[in-house]
Amino acid sequence: MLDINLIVNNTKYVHDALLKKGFDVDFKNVIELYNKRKDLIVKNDELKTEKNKLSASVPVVKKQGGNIQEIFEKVKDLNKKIDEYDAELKKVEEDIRNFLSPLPNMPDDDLLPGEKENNKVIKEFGKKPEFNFKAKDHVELCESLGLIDYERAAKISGRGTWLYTGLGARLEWALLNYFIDTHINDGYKFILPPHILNEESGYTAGQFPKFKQDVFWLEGTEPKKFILPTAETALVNIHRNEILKEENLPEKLFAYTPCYRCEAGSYRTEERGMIRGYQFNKVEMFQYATEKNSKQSFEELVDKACKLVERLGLHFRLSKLAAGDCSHSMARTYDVEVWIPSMGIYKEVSSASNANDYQARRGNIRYKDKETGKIKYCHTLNASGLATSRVLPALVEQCQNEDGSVTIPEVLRKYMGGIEKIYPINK
RNA sequence: GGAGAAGUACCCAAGAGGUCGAAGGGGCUCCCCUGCUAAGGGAGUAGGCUUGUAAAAGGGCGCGAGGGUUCAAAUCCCUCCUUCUCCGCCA
Repeated sequence: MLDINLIVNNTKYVHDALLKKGFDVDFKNVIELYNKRKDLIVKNDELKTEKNKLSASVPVVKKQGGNIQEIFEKVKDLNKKIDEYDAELKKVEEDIRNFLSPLPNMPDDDLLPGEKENNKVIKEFGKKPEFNFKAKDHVELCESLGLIDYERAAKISGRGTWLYTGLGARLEWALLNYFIDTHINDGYKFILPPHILNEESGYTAGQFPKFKQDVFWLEGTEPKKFILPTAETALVNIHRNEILKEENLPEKLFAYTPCYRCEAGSYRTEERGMIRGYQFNKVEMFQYATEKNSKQSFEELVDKACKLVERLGLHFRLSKLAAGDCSHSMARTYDVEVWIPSMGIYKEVSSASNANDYQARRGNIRYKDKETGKIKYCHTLNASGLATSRVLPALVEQCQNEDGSVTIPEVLRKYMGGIEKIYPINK
């Protein structure tokens, strides 16, 4: 949620910022509503003051034997007007909210406007692996190594799903354990949240109203509930409607959950295998920060995401996204993109973002400033750390050998009983 | 799923229609006393949103949430949420 005061006082700035995200917003109406709201409050409060005074005088007048009925009538008249103002005020505030809530976050000043074409690669890590044999793609490799069973997954669930089998499941679990252990060592608190969330949680995260179509809704729940599309949705809501202490910030969390997404009609032929699915595993990092330290938190999250991939020995790059390619709720996003040799492209394995106070405003998540004692909105940040469904394909493809085997990265071996290589199974 | 009980400030808790922003503790801050500690004594400290203003003063709203009754609601009524206890059902 954007700050209405900023919109009123600095309209052009906000307008131009949103323009970078491709939103040309006319604020004239909200500003009018905003002024109308103030006007109503002032007038209404005057009436309420009068009413309160009259009401409070009743016991006194009664004692003195004065005319109470007269006061009752006066207050009744006042109440009529107050009710009218209250109703009008409620409507105006609802209108303001309805206007603001679908608007995206403002991008940070240093972001380039526009979409993907303006993303900038900041850094490349490692080198593209060169194969002096015919390299296989991950779908073929996973099948020949017995890691993934797509056909039976389709049978029991449907397309867009897969079954980790045997060493495939162990490899997946090893990745998750590797991520989890790393975060614990870095002092992040491990959270296992519920996967079924209420609608307000989606709203606070900024995913609703925009992405209501993209999550799975449960039937028969009242009030309505949905299955989380990312652990971020749960994590950002932990402190909803709370005032945190500055000395406890930044609060660093991480969670493991599967992510459930409708992704309706988004399949492309290139996205075979597990590049895009209805359910994938992800470890998510999250920080509640102050406005002062959120930049530092962001750097830390980006660095952590990079290190995770780096220690797997994979070739990848880090990109700074242009304003229009940042998530709806985010002021700034860097993507960690891993090289998928068969596709000849880089695919996102981590998206590190700073929402600034956008989500905090929606969820009323605040902290008390130690020095001034003032209440301020938190900054919220998240970064995948990491999503396995892109890492595993990259890993098997980048680490494949001529004999069809795949070498397990060093850091994962302790989670896999010391296995160094996975060999093709004989059918 | 059924039946009960409860939700008041940082915490515990009083309050049962009018002067209640809300007693009393605890905590916290400062001071005194004791060689130090434990203990004791004194004083202070009550949130948040909003309006208003140069800043203030002042005002409005807040006792789980939302409605209602009333001239007047923490207090009465309704709905919902949450927590606890008991019973049932089920992995």
